[in-house]
Amino acid sequence: MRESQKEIVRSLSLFSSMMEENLDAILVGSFLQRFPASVVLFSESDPADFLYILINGQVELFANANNREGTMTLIRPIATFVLASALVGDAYQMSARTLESSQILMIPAENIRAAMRKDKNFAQKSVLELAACYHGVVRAYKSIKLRTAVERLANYLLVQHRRQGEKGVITLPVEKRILASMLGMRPENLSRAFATLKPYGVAVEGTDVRFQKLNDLQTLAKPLESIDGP
Amino acid sequence: MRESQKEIVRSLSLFSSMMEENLDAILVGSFLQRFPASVVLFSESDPADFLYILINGQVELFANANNREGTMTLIRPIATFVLASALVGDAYQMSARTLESSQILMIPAENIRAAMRKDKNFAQKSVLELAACYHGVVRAYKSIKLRTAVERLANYLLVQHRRQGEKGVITLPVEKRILASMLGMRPENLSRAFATLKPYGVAVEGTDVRFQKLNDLQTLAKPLESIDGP
DNA sequence: AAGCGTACTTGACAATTGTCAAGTACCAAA
DNA sequence: TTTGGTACTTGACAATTGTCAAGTACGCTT
Repeated sequence: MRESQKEIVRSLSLFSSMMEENLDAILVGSFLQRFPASVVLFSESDPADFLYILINGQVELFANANNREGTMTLIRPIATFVLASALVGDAYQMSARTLESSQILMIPAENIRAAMRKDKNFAQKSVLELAACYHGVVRAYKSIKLRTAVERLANYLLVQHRRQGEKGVITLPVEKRILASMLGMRPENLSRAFATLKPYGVAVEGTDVRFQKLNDLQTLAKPLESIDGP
Repeated sequence: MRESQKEIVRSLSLFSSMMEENLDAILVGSFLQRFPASVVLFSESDPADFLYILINGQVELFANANNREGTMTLIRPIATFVLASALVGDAYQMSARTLESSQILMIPAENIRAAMRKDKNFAQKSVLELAACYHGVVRAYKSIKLRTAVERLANYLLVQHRRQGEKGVITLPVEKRILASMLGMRPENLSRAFATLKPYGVAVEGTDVRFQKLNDLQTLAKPLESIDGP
């Protein structure tokens, strides 16, 4: 484990205030690996042997049932994923695949559990991190239960617009087929949803989306802090 | 706080191994209250001042958006709810109302946060409890994203059948309009979904549901351990 | 026991979303 | 630059789900 990698891990709030020796202990047996795009890292119901940290690239967490597949969430650097499964020590709840070539740090889940037992501060940080994860899924769950496909797209666009600096234009961070799956619809439906938003000033140009009537879009989207954040 | 109430709290795994003095400290300022049916306990975005423990009765956690309302989950005794919000100390993510007359223990959230800071064991238990909550929402999220309404109902019925002892008949634990909302559909649609399941041996008699062709129902439902449990 | 309110059911219809098929656009490798 | 594969879009249609309206059933109060 190189020093620069340790610094990256430390940049995550989960590990930020961990004592040096405990962090070293966690990283024993960890390894950094580069995966090409479209590689399945693990499948749901596999035993959760590792906590993952995405250093760069992009990862999709997805699930299958009844010959259907759906994107649960996207992971962007730098972030951990499958923390809950690693902490509990049972099976993964979702499958994961790289969407691009990605560098990923894999930490033995047993190290994480040992740290939780030994390091009071880490246990507290884990509580906060898990609560944040929980919050995130609840938001996604509300969104799909209470909004139509067009509303979900409109709110997604507004969130991206805020995240990308309110420039009146955004670049979609993923392929539209993945975005469709994330928003709980088919690619064909996403195309139509974009068409529906055209009268609200939404202009799609490849992976860029331009906003010409933000007020109208917001009126349609009716964003809520409890779902879309502050 | 009466001794018998303390025993009830101790029966929850979250508090089971807590030292007596810490448990006493948590219960300072707590109070047990009986609410009639259909009372809103709190609304989403209210500051999370309490951790709730349902002693008896039944509670619905729900959310609103765009003039729509949806049941997120049901709480049955004895169980805590809104642990994540209480631990983090921000706003509730969902609203709560009683479905029946219910006895509820309310513990100041600040006590919970203090315990997490002071009591290493409690922090660990909180991690496990939060992970379980997370797991639960992920399951619900998968279910609504990957299954049709009929499939969700079929799997719900099979889960209830298992929980109620595989007797070939179950009693629905909630009104059908609540069940419909929980499964992400309208009451009219739930009626039709039950009708769709009739050829699969599902006979509805008021709040009872009888199963005459369990194999056929299972073939339709295609239950998955990762969604419906073991 | 009667009456009332609410839940539930059913039918007809509308809106939304999914499926299939065909064609276009785009990127990457040869 | 050409070529091939994949993503994307569009149209026509099917399936699912939601809405509205009416009627039935059920439980609770009087």
